Amino acid sequence: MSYVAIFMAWPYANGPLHLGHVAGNCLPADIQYRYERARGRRVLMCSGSDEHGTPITLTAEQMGVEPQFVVDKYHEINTKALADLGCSWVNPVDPRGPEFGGALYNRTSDDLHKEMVKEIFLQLLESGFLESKTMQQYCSINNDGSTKFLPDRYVEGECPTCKSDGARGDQCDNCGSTYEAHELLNPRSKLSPDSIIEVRDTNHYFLRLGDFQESLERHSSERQNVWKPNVRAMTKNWLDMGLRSRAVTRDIEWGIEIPLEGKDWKSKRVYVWFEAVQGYYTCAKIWAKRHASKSGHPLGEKAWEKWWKKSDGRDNTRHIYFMGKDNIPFHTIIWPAILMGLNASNKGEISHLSLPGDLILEDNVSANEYLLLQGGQFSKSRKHAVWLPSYLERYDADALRYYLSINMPETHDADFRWEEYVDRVNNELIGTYGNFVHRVMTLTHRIDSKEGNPLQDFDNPSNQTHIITEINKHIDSAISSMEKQRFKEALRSIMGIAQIGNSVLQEAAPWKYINQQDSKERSASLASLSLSWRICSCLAVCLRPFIPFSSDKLWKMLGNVNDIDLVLWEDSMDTSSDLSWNNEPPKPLFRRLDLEEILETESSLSDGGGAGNEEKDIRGDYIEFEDFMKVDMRTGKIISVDDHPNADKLFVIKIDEGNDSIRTVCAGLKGHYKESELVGQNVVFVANLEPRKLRGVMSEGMILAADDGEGGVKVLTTDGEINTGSRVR
RNA sequence: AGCGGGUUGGAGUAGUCAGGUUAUCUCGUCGGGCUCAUAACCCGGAGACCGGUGGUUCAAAUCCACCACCCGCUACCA
Repeated sequence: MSYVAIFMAWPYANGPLHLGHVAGNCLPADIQYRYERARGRRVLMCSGSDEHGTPITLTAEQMGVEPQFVVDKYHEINTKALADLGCSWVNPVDPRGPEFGGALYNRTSDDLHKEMVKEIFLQLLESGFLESKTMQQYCSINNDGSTKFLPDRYVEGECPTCKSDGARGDQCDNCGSTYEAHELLNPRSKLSPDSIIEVRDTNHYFLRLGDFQESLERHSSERQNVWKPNVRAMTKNWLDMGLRSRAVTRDIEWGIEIPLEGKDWKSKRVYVWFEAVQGYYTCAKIWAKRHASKSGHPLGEKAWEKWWKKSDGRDNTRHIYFMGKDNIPFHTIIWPAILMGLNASNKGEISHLSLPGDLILEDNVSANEYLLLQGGQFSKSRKHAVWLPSYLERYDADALRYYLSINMPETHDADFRWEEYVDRVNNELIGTYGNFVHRVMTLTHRIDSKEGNPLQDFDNPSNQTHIITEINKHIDSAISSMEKQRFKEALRSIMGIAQIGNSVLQEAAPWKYINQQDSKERSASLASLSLSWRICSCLAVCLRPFIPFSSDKLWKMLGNVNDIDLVLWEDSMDTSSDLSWNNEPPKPLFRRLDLEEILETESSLSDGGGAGNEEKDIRGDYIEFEDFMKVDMRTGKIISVDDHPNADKLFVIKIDEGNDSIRTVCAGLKGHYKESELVGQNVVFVANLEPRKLRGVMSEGMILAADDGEGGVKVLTTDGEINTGSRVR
């Protein structure tokens, strides 16, 4: 029996998920989960919100609320967004039964998680893998006399070597010299620059990573053929530098308490990196306790052991982790070290090989690179992001799943561009796949039929074995890609099946024969259409992990009554069962996307309007003076205003910009102004904005207007007459 | 600055760790076909001295050295 555990790196509950998280983590994990199920394996998927750590306390402070409020809010938002994206967290127990597994999206503020983390802490402590050390840490002293330890990254000061200001951490940006983090001159807190800062001693526990160096090296060398180059390189780098102990506690109030007596430990918490990775393990146990045992798993609360403990029988268990590239060492070094430590505390010896009863180490750490947005990195503070919840409010989940799967940052950074998104969805998802399905459906529905599928009289798969063999080859290669977490390759193989389907139709040309009398040619042609019907079924099954919503739709449109998730990939090209039928007239699976419409929506969002309603974060949003001066704003007089021929909200406005020159600008002012109110106004416009077509009309700039976000819009005008073309600054 | 990664026809991308016959696939483009279908689909063609220079080798996109540019991490984002 095959057991597979899918682990997705825990999203930090400090904000909504964006498309980078989706492409790097959420989507690959869900695809793999659905795929493993479609191979008949027993799959458990675990992840959840990572809810501790300094950044969350800072967000809470900024919002003027408790940290729990912040994590509650984002846990809820993200849970819903993942469900809307079609990720499989919705069913905690596999519909086939609890012994087949399930999925739990938990959270690290869960009391059971906290308890288990404390147990693990004590177990590692008793086994000697944690050591206590005194370190120097910056501490800010508030006006009321209270003190607060500061993480190094929130402290800046002068470099002890070159005296340049703005140095942080343990290395100077200016001269490159290194020093201890607490050696900065005139340190100040970035959070409250006026506070007094001093260095104080503080006790902490450290995980003795060095103890695991040799075993980790062995483990790593065994994984060379499985890991992707980025994982190999990053891990090797850490191992080559030599592993040093890492603090597992820190001075902070938000987190899991240290399970030790003594006043000193009351003010400290478990370091979030040490605790969050344990979520993979605690989540499986919590799943067993809360879901599996209640649904009647034979092992009850011990159900988790099927996915976590090395068995002594023939059971085969694999662990696959999904994360972004910045998370690699936590999953190839730190987490395996913790697991080996737990195993060693039972058997007394550190080893990367697991004996029966041991917790098992990863089979693959599948780290993706980053998804960039229009060439730049996703950034919360710069509001350069497409947030998953807001995407899902406007667009289709499967379209996103398709585009991110076919363009996944598997081996290096990939770019999210709306142009490409529209292009690929329209051409590939809709053009090749959706259109194939629609051809088959509409053609079949045009054949006269008394009852059931009219193709059943023509079905003759034994004459088409070469095509069936070809399709099965595609399925096999998709399977072998999926076994290596190569999603792009797998999806391409499956899309190849739709292409085969299209050429089968092209060759058979059933549209010529549908209304003709019976003949040998007609029978042969409709036999091909019948095969195409079966190909649609096959596609629904194989595309299910990638685009679950439309697969489900197609499955029902085909009239299948069994559960699509119970059909295995290897059985998906079925030629033996009766042809299914659904009398409802077929509907297209997808709607074509309109690039101009999307760009218009997206640019109006990023222009300030409704975009950043998550938080008002004004700090850190400065631009350079030079950047501001790049914007060439000028005055002009509106000489004509016309309705845009193809848009509801746009006017096409001609502006006299001086020097006998006239400029055309599209402006979203319809509904706010009448044409006559605008003509003759002196307005301010951006003169050096790159011209862009808006719904078919070239717009050469942008008229400035104030927008209060609540429907009020007022154009900026000059206070009295001034020459057209005057520079505004 | 240190560390890591990248650079392959117009765009995106596979292949690089274990060197070896015509360098993969998708989009775009060009020509032809089809007209059932969501301006779609099918067939075919053109287009790359694999970032640069040098080296190792019978043989280099692949290994080595140096250089250029891009990105990430280090420094809250996967």
